[in-house]
Amino acid sequence: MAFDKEMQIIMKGVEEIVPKAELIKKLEKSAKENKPLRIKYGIDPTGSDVHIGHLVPIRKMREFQDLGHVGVIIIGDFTAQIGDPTGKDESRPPLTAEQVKANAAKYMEQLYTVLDPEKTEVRWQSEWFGEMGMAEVLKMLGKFTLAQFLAHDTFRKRYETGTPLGMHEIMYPVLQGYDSVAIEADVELGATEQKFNILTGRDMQKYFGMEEQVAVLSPILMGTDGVNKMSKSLNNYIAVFDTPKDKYGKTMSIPDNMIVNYFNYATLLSVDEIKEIETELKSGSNPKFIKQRLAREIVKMYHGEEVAKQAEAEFNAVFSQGKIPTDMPEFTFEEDEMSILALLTDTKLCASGGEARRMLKQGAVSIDGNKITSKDEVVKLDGEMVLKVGKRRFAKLIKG
RNA sequence: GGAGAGGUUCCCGAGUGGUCAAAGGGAACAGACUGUAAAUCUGUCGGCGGACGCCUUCGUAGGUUCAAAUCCUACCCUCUCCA
Repeated sequence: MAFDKEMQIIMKGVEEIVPKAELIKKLEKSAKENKPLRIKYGIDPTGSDVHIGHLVPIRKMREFQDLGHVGVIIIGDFTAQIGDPTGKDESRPPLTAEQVKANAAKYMEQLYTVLDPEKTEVRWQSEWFGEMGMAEVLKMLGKFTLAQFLAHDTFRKRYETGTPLGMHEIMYPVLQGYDSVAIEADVELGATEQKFNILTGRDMQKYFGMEEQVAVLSPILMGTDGVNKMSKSLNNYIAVFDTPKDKYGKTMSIPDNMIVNYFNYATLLSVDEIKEIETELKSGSNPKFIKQRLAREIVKMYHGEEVAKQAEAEFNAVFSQGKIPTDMPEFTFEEDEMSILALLTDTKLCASGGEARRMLKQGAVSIDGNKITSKDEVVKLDGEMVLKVGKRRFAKLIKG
């Protein structure tokens, strides 16, 4: 069969392609007419922090680009500016055009760590929705029924559990679907949870007499807790903007049974290499070392080999050998001596005096390796000293 | 428009006049154990002060009371059923 090689690349680390046969046809046609396919991926510019879970489909887009196709990033500025009229979610107030622009710029900066800018097209939703009239909107909506949407799990669940569900949220798949029409998408990328929305895009294209897009669905990357999907709100994510040290440390904190999963979806290793790792794991070698390799790979992708090695050395020093990290926040004090409570709160290592007292009682506090348990301890400041709370909170105290 | 249910500390959720900073669970944090983790066990989990105390908190704003998350009034919001 033709396009075996292409399909192999495309299918790597992909959960599902619907329908696969159409994709092959599109590849054939693209080659014959010498016309690149248009690969769509939509982002929501409500925030600007991209985590490595987002990058799973983005990496797929890069692979398409390397095969000569065009990546089209849709910025959902239209919906972001409308916001949530029910006001139930205070964390998502309507954004101003400026905010959306700023978010989008930051977002793209992060995506370009993976994407090829030469083959990336950035489109704004408002380009087409900004002009659209009510008549057109209604026509579009008439294509779908409520039952269709309630068949969708997330809608049904929210409906059944009595969680507020705004009309605009129900429209979301319709809007996203129209994006595919507007940019004439051949393929839409997304996580499996996007299946419904992406398939709605197919219906929409068909309705507009267009060739339907193919859905290429990536698996959902689990968060560092190993239980929930990676998401910002659960604080179980590894961000593109995280420091190398944090990326390394966060990777090391994932449960062992997630190691292979991460290799598959968060690194660039080949299928064969990952298979090797899998057998090595099964043979009973210490997962720690394999996880370290994973952490190294992840850091390497964003910061290069050198930095990855440094992050590893640092991690080993701090956690395995209990040494102090090379860099930490520094605080200069003029005083000759200070109470331990004041130091803990002034350095923000503890949020309140109460917390500071608790940490002391629990034996979590030390200065230069000497444990301090008394609330009344007065510390004589002299030269540089390292204040430590728990395993990972450090501050350098400097006598000014 | 009508009828009913409801809005509690990061989340879920108990609490219907004082014994409530508010049960229980989850998350989080600390300690032990480890491989850095997970699991497990122990502890902490609004703020200030050594406990006793004080301040802020139970949708919002007022009110009743010696005393309110709990009662009253108005308002805002959510859900369900009927139309």
